[in-house]
Amino acid sequence: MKLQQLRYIWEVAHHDLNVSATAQSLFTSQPGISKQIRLLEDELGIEIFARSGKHLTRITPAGKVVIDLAGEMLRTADNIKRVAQEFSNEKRGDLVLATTHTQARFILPEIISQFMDKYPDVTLSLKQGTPPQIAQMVSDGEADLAIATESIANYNDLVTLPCYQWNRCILVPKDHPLAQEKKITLEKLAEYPLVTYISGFTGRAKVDEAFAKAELEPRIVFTAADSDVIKTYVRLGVGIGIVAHMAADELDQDLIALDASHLFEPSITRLGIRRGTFMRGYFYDFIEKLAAHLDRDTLDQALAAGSRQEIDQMFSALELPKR
Amino acid sequence: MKLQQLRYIWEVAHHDLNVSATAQSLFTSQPGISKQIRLLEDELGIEIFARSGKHLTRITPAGKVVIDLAGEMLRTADNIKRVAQEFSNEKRGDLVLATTHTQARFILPEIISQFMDKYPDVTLSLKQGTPPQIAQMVSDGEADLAIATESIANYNDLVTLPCYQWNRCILVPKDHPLAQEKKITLEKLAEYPLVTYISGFTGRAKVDEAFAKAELEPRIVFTAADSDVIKTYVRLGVGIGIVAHMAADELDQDLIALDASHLFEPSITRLGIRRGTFMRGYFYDFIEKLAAHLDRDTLDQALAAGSRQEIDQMFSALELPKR
DNA sequence: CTGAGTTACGATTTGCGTAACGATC
DNA sequence: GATCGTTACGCAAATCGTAACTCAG
Repeated sequence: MKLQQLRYIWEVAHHDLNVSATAQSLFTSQPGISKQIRLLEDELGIEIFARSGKHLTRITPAGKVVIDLAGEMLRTADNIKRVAQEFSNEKRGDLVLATTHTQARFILPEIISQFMDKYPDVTLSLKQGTPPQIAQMVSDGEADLAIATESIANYNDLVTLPCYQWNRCILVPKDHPLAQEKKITLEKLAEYPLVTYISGFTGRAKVDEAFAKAELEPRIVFTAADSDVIKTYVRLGVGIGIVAHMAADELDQDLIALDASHLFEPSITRLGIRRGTFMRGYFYDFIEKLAAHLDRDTLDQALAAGSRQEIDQMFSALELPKR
Repeated sequence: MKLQQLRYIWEVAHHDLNVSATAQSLFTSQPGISKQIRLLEDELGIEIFARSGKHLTRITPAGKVVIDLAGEMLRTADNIKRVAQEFSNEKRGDLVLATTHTQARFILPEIISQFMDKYPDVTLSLKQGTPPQIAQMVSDGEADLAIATESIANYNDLVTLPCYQWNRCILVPKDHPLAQEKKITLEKLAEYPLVTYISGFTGRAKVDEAFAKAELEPRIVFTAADSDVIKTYVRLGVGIGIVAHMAADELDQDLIALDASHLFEPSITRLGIRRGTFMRGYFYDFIEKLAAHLDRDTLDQALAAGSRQEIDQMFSALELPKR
């Protein structure tokens, strides 16, 4: 059993059982992978992949378990590399963030810029995706930290920690009748065509909840994953926008932002870390910049905790910062 | 990074940093190991072992962490092999027990004999040691199951489960005055020279406790790890024996066994399993023969549990079988 | 016929063992 | 001076890439 064979089966399993595509992504030859998989299967005495003729069609039950364990080993191997790098040069390394557009665009720039000043030798990369994709990336070890607002809490190999809370504002063109309103209500909003996030993104669920609770049926005429796109369509006059508050702090001279935090429940942005990840020193530093209450001790405690309950309890008394 | 390199550093660390001895135990050449370790250190960019001239003197802090992670990977590799074997032939494989003399001699024979009848193709091996050694073996993955009475509960990577309770009896020569006593008391016992287990073995602690509680100071003139040795010295007239009840059920025509369960707290024999061990089907079978209440579901539940409290709670209401 | 995996084969690299060397206790 | 690790060297095996082959849709 070679580490590389384990890498091959894991990668093939994560490339739709397509060996050629896997070979490309690993910059190696397809027959090499094919052969090593065969050798591993022979050594273990089981089939990991079921084949119909010459195509890999599915993963066998035994293969499923073996691939999961192989993934565990590969992530531990990554941890070894990180430990080594931490001891050889604590200022040099990589940090891979997985996050959504809203965080990447409105929250992270400031934090990342500070971080890069302090750690010029850390290669920082940003992977963007939907919240479930983000959670998957961190769970698979393809990213180190997940930062997102929704539905990254359902992976039980991730520890998720609350970072900050935020609410929404309403974006209207300057000359829109709502721009004169003293206090917006949900009823008022429901009268106009709306533009907001697609579901599963940036706290969209809380928006739907609020309307449902008030027994209103808003006309959502356009949705996007991305605050910038939403703004564009608001400018076009397609409808009025409901966006995260932090998305409106830029100079939008032709748009007016009206606070809407009295209309919706606040959303909480969370940080996700895979259990058992070796934490580089600068990981702690980055996280503390993101959310000051997540200092090193608190993080270590949370990462050591067994259950979600324990973690939730740690932060139950805490008033999260508002963004 | 190769799996074999990780095996080498782990083994060297567990052979007192003696590379030659490690090479012997792995049936390979000493320069081979030496070179691979160097290659790994070069690749990782750290020293794993500190050297004074050409001797390995100690493990560096980075090395400590790396070796621990390497151990994790090696055990996961073992799990993969076990999974494969389970799927390819559920009746064939290995089972390594780590236990003490008392269990091996008086409890396990019956169980093992039944087990071997049912699983003739499982290679069973028995490793004997002191309770801490036993715990270490299972913790290191050198044995699958630990069976012992004392102090295997302090390793937090082991799950320990109560199997059965037992108490002691007094062994005296046929013609000894105590042989006529209706009911033995601690005071009576304290009048005679005693022969029993060395501390740390087979519930010796409970014996000491009972005397201490009664404020008696027994004269323990001889101790052994092993009931058979104790019996021999009782026969010699060195003193009277206090042994586990199950050690006295054989035909000892020249000795008389007097029940002593009213004098001492019962001891509990426990099973220890490393967390994250892949359990072969026959593991469950063996364990159920050892302690009927530890069926597959109960075991899975206990192995999944996070804390010792949870496990203790699972068995708090249970009346353990007596041996 | 195209897209995919397997087989065949040769070049390079890697791993291992023996033997000689160097250092430590 | 005995023990132990490192260096040097050569053989054997494994790995990888190219090219030719073959099977499924």
